[in-house]
Amino acid sequence: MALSAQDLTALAAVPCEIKTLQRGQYLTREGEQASACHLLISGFAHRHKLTGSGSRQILSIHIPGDFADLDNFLLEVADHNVQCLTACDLAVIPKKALVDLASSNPPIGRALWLDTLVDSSVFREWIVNVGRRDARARIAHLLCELATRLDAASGALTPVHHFPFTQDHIADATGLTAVHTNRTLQSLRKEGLIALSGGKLTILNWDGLRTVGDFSDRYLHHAA
Amino acid sequence: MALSAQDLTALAAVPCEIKTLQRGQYLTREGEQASACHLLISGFAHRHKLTGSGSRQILSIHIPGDFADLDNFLLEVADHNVQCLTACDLAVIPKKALVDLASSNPPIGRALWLDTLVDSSVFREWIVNVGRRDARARIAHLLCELATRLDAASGALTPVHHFPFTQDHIADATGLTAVHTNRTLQSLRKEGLIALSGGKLTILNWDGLRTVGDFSDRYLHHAA
DNA sequence: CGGAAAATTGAGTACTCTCAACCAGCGTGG
DNA sequence: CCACGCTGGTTGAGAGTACTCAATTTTCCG
Repeated sequence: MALSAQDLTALAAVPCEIKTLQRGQYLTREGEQASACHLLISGFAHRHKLTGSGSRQILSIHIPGDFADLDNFLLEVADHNVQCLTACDLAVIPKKALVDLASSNPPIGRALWLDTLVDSSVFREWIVNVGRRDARARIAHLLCELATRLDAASGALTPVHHFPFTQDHIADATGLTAVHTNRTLQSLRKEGLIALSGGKLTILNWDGLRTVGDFSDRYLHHAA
Repeated sequence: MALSAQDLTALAAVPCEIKTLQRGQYLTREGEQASACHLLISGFAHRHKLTGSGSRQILSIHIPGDFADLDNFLLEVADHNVQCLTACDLAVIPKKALVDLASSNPPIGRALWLDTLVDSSVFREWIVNVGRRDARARIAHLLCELATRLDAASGALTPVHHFPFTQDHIADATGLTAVHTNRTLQSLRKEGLIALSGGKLTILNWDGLRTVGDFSDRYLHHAA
């Protein structure tokens, strides 16, 4: 979203603290009250919830440049966990500073709101993904989404991506078991759609993967 | 969220048109640009998406008092459909009027933003529901959510609810087939948890249903 | 009363899960 | 330097939940 130079200056003036967290550390825990929001500078994070029976569902994955928990901004009590997937550098912005900024500067307020609305759109697509696609399509769709977002963030279009996710992560993001995720990934590899190992994802056949995953990037609302 | 009397007056002054739509009519279609947002005065609506293979996933259900498509406010192109589930009376509010109001009156802007954030929280819970719960739990959870929201909207606590959903709707909201939904509903009835017929849902054993559905109302962010 | 929509039932199928074992890579420490 | 242990990935076999297809009954309305 286009902001004026003046707005950008105001944004840069927000008081924030830079913090580094290790893999596995939490930004937010379900049930707690957050006093700050976190902007990911480097590293990956994810949101998740645990069910009563103890299984985990990953709700979203965040890459550098994303706000990882902007909901905390207005919601009193966090309804989900936010956890670092790798070591992360974060800008920690006090809620109050954001509230003031959004009130005093409507364009920035709208930009922040828009960011949460795009998150919301991604949540909706994930409901479709786990609700109505089979295992192959779910995983293919997830990979397409991540590749598209990483490309958009970096400004480059490359088939190779840094990919620090375990098969457990993929399983919990797609509502599958780790075992079935493993088998499904093998089938995607066997068909020459992807290469995935050693923390690197290579998309060998973009059109093929997109077709398998029933992927369209409209829901990402990129070219606003 | 508490708004001052002054704010409420400003809200009431928003230019809007009252419209009635019939069951099955669309408020918004995926891919289209919306020029207005809709507040549900009476009737039920739902959001949904269709996959490439033609199956439908319902993303949320809206009851009187809800904004059915507040995302359209800032997003250019709709990423999902919004459809009436019953005949509906709606307040149609032009996007521009909302933008102006939100900019000129920060408390109202925050209230609207908060509304979209709560929607977002519900989407997250639905991801968990379709991703990590079995058929019984999914349906029980959905029924708990609807009952809780209907009670909150009406201010009453009753076990009996107007329930205009078909089993197809329940199936598409939970990521199941209609046949399996039918069998699962029968099992919930057989255990004395619910009674459901003729457009009426009665919750016979609230604690039991909540336990089966792994339901907690935190994600609804009701008692703000 | 007739017709359409919704709900129900049956039988067979298949996708995904569970449980359990095993392998590979890698950092740590003896 | 190599053994050890941990994490993450892979494989196998069997079970089960949910799906498909198709027919039938019930309910809802005009």
